[in-house]
Amino acid sequence: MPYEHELKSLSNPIRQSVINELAQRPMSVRELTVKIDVSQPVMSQHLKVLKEAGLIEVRPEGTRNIYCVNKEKLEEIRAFWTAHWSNLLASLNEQKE
Amino acid sequence: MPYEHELKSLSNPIRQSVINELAQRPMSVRELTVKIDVSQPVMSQHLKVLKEAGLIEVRPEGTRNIYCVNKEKLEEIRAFWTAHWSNLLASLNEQKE
DNA sequence: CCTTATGATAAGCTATGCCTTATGAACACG
DNA sequence: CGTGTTCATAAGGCATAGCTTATCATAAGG
Repeated sequence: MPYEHELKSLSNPIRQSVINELAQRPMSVRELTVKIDVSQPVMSQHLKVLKEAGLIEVRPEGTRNIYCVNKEKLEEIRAFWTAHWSNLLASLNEQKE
Repeated sequence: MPYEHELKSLSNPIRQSVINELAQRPMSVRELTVKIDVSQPVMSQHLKVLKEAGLIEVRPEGTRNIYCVNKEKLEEIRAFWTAHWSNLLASLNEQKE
Protein backbone atom coordinates (compact mmCIF):
# COMPACT_ATOMS: atom_id res chain seq x y z
CA MET A 1 0.00 0.00 0.00
CA PRO A 2 1.61 3.24 -1.16
CA TYR A 3 1.53 6.41 0.92
CA GLU A 4 1.11 4.48 4.15
CA HIS A 5 3.58 6.69 5.94
CA GLU A 6 1.84 9.82 4.73
CA LEU A 7 -1.61 8.58 5.66
CA LYS A 8 -0.42 7.74 9.13
CA SER A 9 1.08 11.20 9.53
CA LEU A 10 -2.27 12.68 8.66
CA SER A 11 -4.20 10.54 11.13
CA ASN A 12 -3.41 12.89 14.02
CA PRO A 13 -5.69 15.88 14.76
CA ILE A 14 -2.88 18.29 15.54
CA ARG A 15 -1.03 17.42 12.37
CA GLN A 16 -4.22 17.78 10.38
CA SER A 17 -4.62 21.25 11.83
CA VAL A 18 -1.06 22.09 10.91
CA ILE A 19 -1.67 21.11 7.31
CA ASN A 20 -4.86 23.16 7.27
CA GLU A 21 -3.09 26.22 8.65
CA LEU A 22 -0.13 25.91 6.34
CA ALA A 23 -2.48 25.52 3.40
CA GLN A 24 -3.58 29.10 4.13
CA ARG A 25 -0.07 30.49 4.26
CA PRO A 26 3.49 29.62 5.39
CA MET A 27 4.04 30.12 9.10
CA SER A 28 6.72 30.01 11.80
CA VAL A 29 6.68 27.43 14.58
CA ARG A 30 5.71 30.16 17.04
CA GLU A 31 2.70 31.18 14.96
CA LEU A 32 1.53 27.59 14.69
CA THR A 33 1.79 27.00 18.44
CA VAL A 34 -0.45 30.02 18.99
CA LYS A 35 -3.03 29.19 16.28
CA ILE A 36 -3.22 25.58 17.35
CA ASP A 37 -2.99 25.49 21.13
CA VAL A 38 0.04 23.33 21.92
CA SER A 39 3.44 23.70 23.54
CA GLN A 40 6.46 24.54 21.42
CA PRO A 41 8.21 21.14 21.78
CA VAL A 42 5.02 19.30 20.86
CA MET A 43 4.68 21.44 17.77
CA SER A 44 8.30 20.81 16.78
CA GLN A 45 7.76 17.08 17.20
CA HIS A 46 4.67 17.04 15.02
CA LEU A 47 6.38 19.18 12.42
CA LYS A 48 9.21 16.68 12.36
CA VAL A 49 6.78 13.85 11.62
CA LEU A 50 5.14 15.80 8.80
CA LYS A 51 8.51 16.79 7.41
CA GLU A 52 9.81 13.23 7.41
CA ALA A 53 6.66 12.18 5.58
CA GLY A 54 7.54 14.82 2.99
CA LEU A 55 4.31 16.73 3.53
CA ILE A 56 5.92 20.01 4.60
CA GLU A 57 9.17 21.90 4.13
CA VAL A 58 11.21 24.38 6.17
CA ARG A 59 13.04 27.55 5.35
CA PRO A 60 15.06 29.38 8.04
CA GLU A 61 14.47 33.12 8.32
CA GLY A 62 16.57 34.73 11.02
CA THR A 63 15.84 32.98 14.29
CA ARG A 64 12.59 31.64 12.92
CA ASN A 65 11.81 28.54 10.90
CA ILE A 66 9.11 29.10 8.33
CA TYR A 67 7.16 25.99 7.41
CA CYS A 68 5.08 25.48 4.30
CA VAL A 69 3.28 22.57 2.71
CA ASN A 70 4.81 20.54 -0.10
CA LYS A 71 2.23 21.21 -2.75
CA GLU A 72 3.43 18.57 -5.20
CA LYS A 73 3.33 15.91 -2.51
CA LEU A 74 -0.20 16.78 -1.46
CA GLU A 75 -1.33 16.66 -5.05
CA GLU A 76 0.31 13.26 -5.48
CA ILE A 77 -1.51 11.96 -2.44
CA ARG A 78 -4.81 13.36 -3.57
CA ALA A 79 -4.37 11.74 -6.97
CA PHE A 80 -3.53 8.38 -5.47
CA TRP A 81 -6.43 8.41 -3.04
CA THR A 82 -8.87 9.49 -5.67
CA ALA A 83 -7.85 6.59 -7.87
CA HIS A 84 -7.74 4.13 -5.00
CA TRP A 85 -11.21 4.99 -3.73
CA SER A 86 -12.63 4.98 -7.22
CA ASN A 87 -11.41 1.42 -7.65
CA LEU A 88 -12.72 0.47 -4.24
CA LEU A 89 -16.19 1.80 -4.86
CA ALA A 90 -16.21 0.43 -8.39
CA SER A 91 -15.55 -3.08 -7.06
CA LEU A 92 -18.29 -2.57 -4.55
CA ASN A 93 -20.79 -1.63 -7.20
CA GLU A 94 -19.93 -4.69 -9.23
CA GLN A 95 -20.78 -6.87 -6.25
CA LYS A 96 -24.43 -5.87 -6.35
CA GLU A 97 -25.03 -6.54 -10.01
CA MET B 1 -12.51 17.46 11.99
CA PRO B 2 -15.22 15.01 10.92
CA TYR B 3 -14.48 11.33 10.24
CA GLU B 4 -11.46 11.34 12.51
CA HIS B 5 -12.38 7.98 13.97
CA GLU B 6 -12.83 6.47 10.53
CA LEU B 7 -9.60 7.92 9.21
CA LYS B 8 -7.69 6.53 12.16
CA SER B 9 -9.24 3.10 11.58
CA LEU B 10 -7.99 3.20 8.03
CA SER B 11 -4.46 4.23 8.99
CA ASN B 12 -3.49 0.62 9.74
CA PRO B 13 -2.09 -1.61 6.96
CA ILE B 14 -3.98 -4.73 8.02
CA ARG B 15 -7.26 -2.88 8.23
CA GLN B 16 -6.62 -1.32 4.83
CA SER B 17 -6.11 -4.80 3.42
CA VAL B 18 -9.34 -5.95 5.03
CA ILE B 19 -11.26 -3.15 3.36
CA ASN B 20 -9.62 -3.96 0.04
CA GLU B 21 -10.52 -7.65 0.33
CA LEU B 22 -14.07 -7.00 1.43
CA ALA B 23 -14.52 -4.56 -1.44
CA GLN B 24 -14.05 -7.56 -3.75
CA ARG B 25 -16.63 -9.70 -1.98
CA PRO B 26 -17.99 -10.51 1.51
CA MET B 27 -15.83 -12.94 3.44
CA SER B 28 -15.65 -14.95 6.65
CA VAL B 29 -13.07 -14.26 9.35
CA ARG B 30 -11.29 -17.46 8.40
CA GLU B 31 -10.99 -16.43 4.77
CA LEU B 32 -9.61 -13.06 5.75
CA THR B 33 -6.97 -14.54 8.05
CA VAL B 34 -5.77 -16.69 5.15
CA LYS B 35 -5.79 -13.95 2.49
CA ILE B 36 -4.09 -11.49 4.78
CA ASP B 37 -1.54 -13.38 6.82
CA VAL B 38 -2.50 -12.85 10.46
CA SER B 39 -3.70 -14.90 13.40
CA GLN B 40 -7.42 -15.31 14.06
CA PRO B 41 -7.55 -13.21 17.25
CA VAL B 42 -5.68 -10.38 15.56
CA MET B 43 -8.14 -10.44 12.70
CA SER B 44 -11.11 -10.41 15.07
CA GLN B 45 -9.62 -7.44 16.89
CA HIS B 46 -9.08 -5.46 13.70
CA LEU B 47 -12.56 -6.34 12.50
CA LYS B 48 -13.93 -5.00 15.76
CA VAL B 49 -12.20 -1.67 15.21
CA LEU B 50 -13.54 -1.39 11.66
CA LYS B 51 -17.00 -2.39 12.81
CA GLU B 52 -17.04 0.19 15.60
CA ALA B 53 -16.02 2.81 13.08
CA GLY B 54 -19.02 1.77 11.02
CA LEU B 55 -16.93 0.77 8.04
CA ILE B 56 -17.98 -2.88 7.93
CA GLU B 57 -20.92 -5.07 8.97
CA VAL B 58 -21.40 -8.68 10.06
CA ARG B 59 -23.90 -11.37 9.25
CA PRO B 60 -23.75 -14.79 10.96
CA GLU B 61 -24.01 -17.79 8.66
CA GLY B 62 -23.85 -21.08 10.50
CA THR B 63 -20.66 -21.14 12.54
CA ARG B 64 -19.16 -18.45 10.37
CA ASN B 65 -19.37 -14.69 10.54
CA ILE B 66 -19.51 -13.09 7.13
CA TYR B 67 -18.17 -9.55 6.99
CA CYS B 68 -18.90 -6.98 4.31
CA VAL B 69 -18.14 -3.30 3.82
CA ASN B 70 -20.68 -0.62 4.60
CA LYS B 71 -20.99 0.90 1.16
CA GLU B 72 -22.90 4.01 2.20
CA LYS B 73 -20.32 4.82 4.85
CA LEU B 74 -17.43 4.47 2.43
CA GLU B 75 -19.17 6.73 -0.04
CA GLU B 76 -19.75 9.30 2.70
CA ILE B 77 -16.08 9.26 3.58
CA ARG B 78 -15.01 9.53 -0.01
CA ALA B 79 -17.29 12.50 -0.51
CA PHE B 80 -15.96 14.28 2.56
CA TRP B 81 -12.32 13.71 1.68
CA THR B 82 -12.81 14.80 -1.88
CA ALA B 83 -14.33 18.06 -0.70
CA HIS B 84 -11.76 18.57 2.02
CA TRP B 85 -8.79 18.05 -0.26
CA SER B 86 -10.29 20.22 -2.94
CA ASN B 87 -10.50 23.07 -0.45
CA LEU B 88 -7.00 22.40 0.76
CA LEU B 89 -5.46 22.45 -2.69
CA ALA B 90 -7.57 25.43 -3.71
CA SER B 91 -6.18 27.44 -0.78
CA LEU B 92 -2.72 26.37 -1.81
CA ASN B 93 -3.16 27.59 -5.33
CA GLU B 94 -4.36 30.97 -4.12
CA GLN B 95 -1.11 31.39 -2.18
CA LYS B 96 0.96 31.54 -5.32
CA GLU B 97 -1.06 34.14 -7.17
C1' DC C 1 -24.25 -36.51 22.96
C1' DC C 2 -19.48 -35.89 21.23
C1' DT C 3 -16.51 -33.75 18.13
C1' DT C 4 -14.97 -30.36 15.03
C1' DA C 5 -14.89 -25.78 13.03
C1' DT C 6 -15.33 -21.06 13.71
C1' DG C 7 -14.80 -16.92 15.97
C1' DA C 8 -15.09 -13.59 20.06
C1' DT C 9 -12.78 -12.09 23.98
C1' DA C 10 -9.76 -11.72 28.12
C1' DA C 11 -5.09 -11.34 30.04
C1' DG C 12 -0.53 -10.19 29.58
C1' DC C 13 3.40 -8.25 27.14
C1' DT C 14 5.94 -5.01 24.22
C1' DA C 15 6.30 -1.24 21.21
C1' DT C 16 4.86 3.07 19.93
C1' DG C 17 2.67 7.67 20.26
C1' DC C 18 2.39 11.79 22.44
C1' DC C 19 3.04 14.65 26.26
C1' DT C 20 6.16 17.29 29.80
C1' DT C 21 10.33 19.34 31.43
C1' DA C 22 14.94 20.68 30.63
C1' DT C 23 18.60 22.07 27.84
C1' DG C 24 21.41 23.81 24.15
C1' DA C 25 22.13 25.99 19.60
C1' DA C 26 21.55 29.89 16.43
C1' DC C 27 20.45 34.35 15.33
C1' DA C 28 19.24 39.41 16.24
C1' DC C 29 19.99 43.42 18.70
C1' DG C 30 21.51 46.66 22.24
C1' DC D 1 29.93 40.67 24.15
C1' DG D 2 25.55 39.94 26.80
C1' DT D 3 20.66 39.20 26.38
C1' DG D 4 16.37 37.75 24.51
C1' DT D 5 13.84 35.09 21.10
C1' DT D 6 13.06 31.14 18.49
C1' DC D 7 13.48 26.46 17.85
C1' DA D 8 15.21 21.48 17.97
C1' DT D 9 16.00 17.72 20.65
C1' DA D 10 16.89 14.62 24.55
C1' DA D 11 15.00 12.25 28.57
C1' DG D 12 11.33 10.55 31.06
C1' DG D 13 6.50 9.15 31.88
C1' DC D 14 1.95 7.47 30.67
C1' DA D 15 -1.58 5.83 27.75
C1' DT D 16 -2.72 3.31 23.80
C1' DA D 17 -2.07 -0.04 19.90
C1' DG D 18 -1.33 -4.36 18.54
C1' DC D 19 0.49 -8.87 19.26
C1' DT D 20 0.39 -13.76 21.58
C1' DT D 21 -1.67 -17.34 24.19
C1' DA D 22 -5.55 -19.27 26.35
C1' DT D 23 -10.29 -19.94 26.87
C1' DC D 24 -15.19 -20.10 25.99
C1' DA D 25 -19.44 -20.05 23.15
C1' DT D 26 -21.96 -21.50 19.26
C1' DA D 27 -23.33 -24.19 15.39
C1' DA D 28 -22.87 -28.26 12.28
C1' DG D 29 -22.54 -33.05 11.64
C1' DG D 30 -21.52 -37.81 12.85
